[in-house]
Amino acid sequence: MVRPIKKKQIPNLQDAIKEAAWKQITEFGAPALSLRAIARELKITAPAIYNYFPDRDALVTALIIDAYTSFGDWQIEARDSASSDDLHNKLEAIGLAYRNWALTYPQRYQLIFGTPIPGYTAHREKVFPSSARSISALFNVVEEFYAAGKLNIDAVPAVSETYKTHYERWRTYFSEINPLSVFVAMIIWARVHGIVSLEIQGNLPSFGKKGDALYLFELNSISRQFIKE
Amino acid sequence: MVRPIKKKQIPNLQDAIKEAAWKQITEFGAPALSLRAIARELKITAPAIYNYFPDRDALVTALIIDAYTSFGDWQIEARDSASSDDLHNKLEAIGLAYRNWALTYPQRYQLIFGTPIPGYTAHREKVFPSSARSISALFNVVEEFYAAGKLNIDAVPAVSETYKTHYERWRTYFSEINPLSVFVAMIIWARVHGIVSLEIQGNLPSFGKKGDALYLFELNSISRQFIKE
DNA sequence: AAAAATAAATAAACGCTGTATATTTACAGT
DNA sequence: ACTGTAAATATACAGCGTTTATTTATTTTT
Repeated sequence: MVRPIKKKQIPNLQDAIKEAAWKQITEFGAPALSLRAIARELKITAPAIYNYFPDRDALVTALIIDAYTSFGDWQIEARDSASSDDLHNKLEAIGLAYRNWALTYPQRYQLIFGTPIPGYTAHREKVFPSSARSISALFNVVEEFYAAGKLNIDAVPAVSETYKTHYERWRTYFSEINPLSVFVAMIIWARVHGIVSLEIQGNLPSFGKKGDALYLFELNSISRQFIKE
Repeated sequence: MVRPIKKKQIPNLQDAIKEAAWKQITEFGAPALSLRAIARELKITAPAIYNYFPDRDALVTALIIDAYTSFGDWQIEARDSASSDDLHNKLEAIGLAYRNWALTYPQRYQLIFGTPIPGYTAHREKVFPSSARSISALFNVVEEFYAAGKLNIDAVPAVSETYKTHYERWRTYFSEINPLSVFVAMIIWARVHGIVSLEIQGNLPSFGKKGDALYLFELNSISRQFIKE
């Protein structure tokens, strides 16, 4: 057999490859990802994959983009589910969604925020849009607080030059956003990320989805420190 | 040639293997670590390594323990360098040491807090002592604040049961420590870790060792929130 | 409808990896 | 000097990502 007839082929092989990849990652962890194993599962040969992805890194990049998109969906859904005039509620919803997504899809989380694939080197330019979109929900809400004059920026320092060039890239993906809002949003992001990444990696005890005292405390701390009244 | 005579052998081959491994990790990144490449560098054959490490994971575990030890050295040195009655100074020194170590040895940092080695599965029991030691400096200082009645624990919630069993393991490595101190220390740790891990992974702009506005702001936030007067 | 072009798959092979097994030999203890 | 042990090599295996050449199903052109 050299090439199966169309009826026996898998339609949308590109998607099938990604699905098989996710299945492997979920089951055996990201580092176990193997093109040959994917091929075995789909009953094709390994080089056939190269018709759809130029190399393994391209496949991983596609997976990372999918993960960011999934993450962004949760973030944006959290932002939009809360009524638009209750900013506090929105901020908390986004915070909770961050951890819930990470606990629901720990492998996707690791794929994004860890570096669990053997020789993979990130293709930042390709990933950037989905990445920027996923953080946009948080940035938007912080900016809304700022616009409403409710953002406490008394102690927030001026933005340095290197920093400015970095966030300029982001600005094209969000509506207009104030440098001070960026600073606060990044602090929030870092705090939330700090707990969740320690928790996912097993350095913190897992409280489960409901027993999240430490996390809730931090969300509360964020509100008290950065939101007026 | 089957076995070189002793004069031509490398003394302390075990250490030489680890050194070569670190050299590779520093140069090409952790995922590129290869037993065969180490063997080539040391001009021995790959199976010879198995006389010193039962498998590759054992070598990685040894490297992780070394990394934790190095990290712990910096932490403890920071704790002890500040005069013992200036607790604020001690806390800040530990915080700065955390980031400085990470920026000095990004590969070691990734080895500990990322999961960058292909199929490596952590040997937690073996790593635990060096890991616990490295965090002990922070825990100690927080506990000192508590003992001096200067720890602000008003808003800190009661410790849950799952949490208690976890920190009981740590207690054997520190002197007596209060549950509330543990909670605060973990918050501090998570905050510091959040920024540094984003920074190391390139998700935050690198400010360099001096331009660390965001980090200094967080250290300041920690002091204001948790330290009285 | 036949022929040519294209695209998608296989087959085979290369060099790399970690690791197991058997073999050799330098060295230590008696 | 002999023997036993420990540390190295030699060889081999299976798996990996990837490259090249080949085959063939499908599409396009004549």
